[in-house]
Amino acid sequence: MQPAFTVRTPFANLGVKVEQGCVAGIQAVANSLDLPPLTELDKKITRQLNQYCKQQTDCFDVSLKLNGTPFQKKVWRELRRIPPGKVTTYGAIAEKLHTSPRAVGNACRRNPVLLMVPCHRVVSSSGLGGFAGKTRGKWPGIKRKLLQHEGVILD
DNA sequence: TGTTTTGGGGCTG
DNA sequence: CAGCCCCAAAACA
Repeated sequence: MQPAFTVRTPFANLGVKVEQGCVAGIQAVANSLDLPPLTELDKKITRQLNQYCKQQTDCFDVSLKLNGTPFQKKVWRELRRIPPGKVTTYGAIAEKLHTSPRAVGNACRRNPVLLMVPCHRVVSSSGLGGFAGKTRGKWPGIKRKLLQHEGVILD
């Protein structure tokens, strides 16, 4: 089955199947595509992603070595403190870091690990906000589904 | 609904 | 280094 979209991680490309308004399952694209065999770390990530889909909670205990500017790392570190089921705004993050909402969105846009750095839990003050670098198209819809999966009530 | 301000990154020279 | 453009925002009229 073709995954609805691909989650980018430092370790592997993982397909995520989205159906009926929630994230229903994860499958490693490696099974169906020409990708190298999964390493132990890949399998661990896959297990944790599966667990996220079942339990709607974060189980990501891998240490991420993210490439980014010092500012981006500060923003990403702040994002990882947002628990599942909670959302915050670009403005609130900006206030904590003494910067501007615009700059926070810029750093979110460059987040390489969706889900593990939960940028989907940051919304605009006047709506959903963008996701995966896009403000239109399917990605904002996926953001919405991830939030619904975590039990967030959206207007 | 517009328009204006905004901070950081990436690019060019 | 400076100048310029791009943005997943926000405030305001």
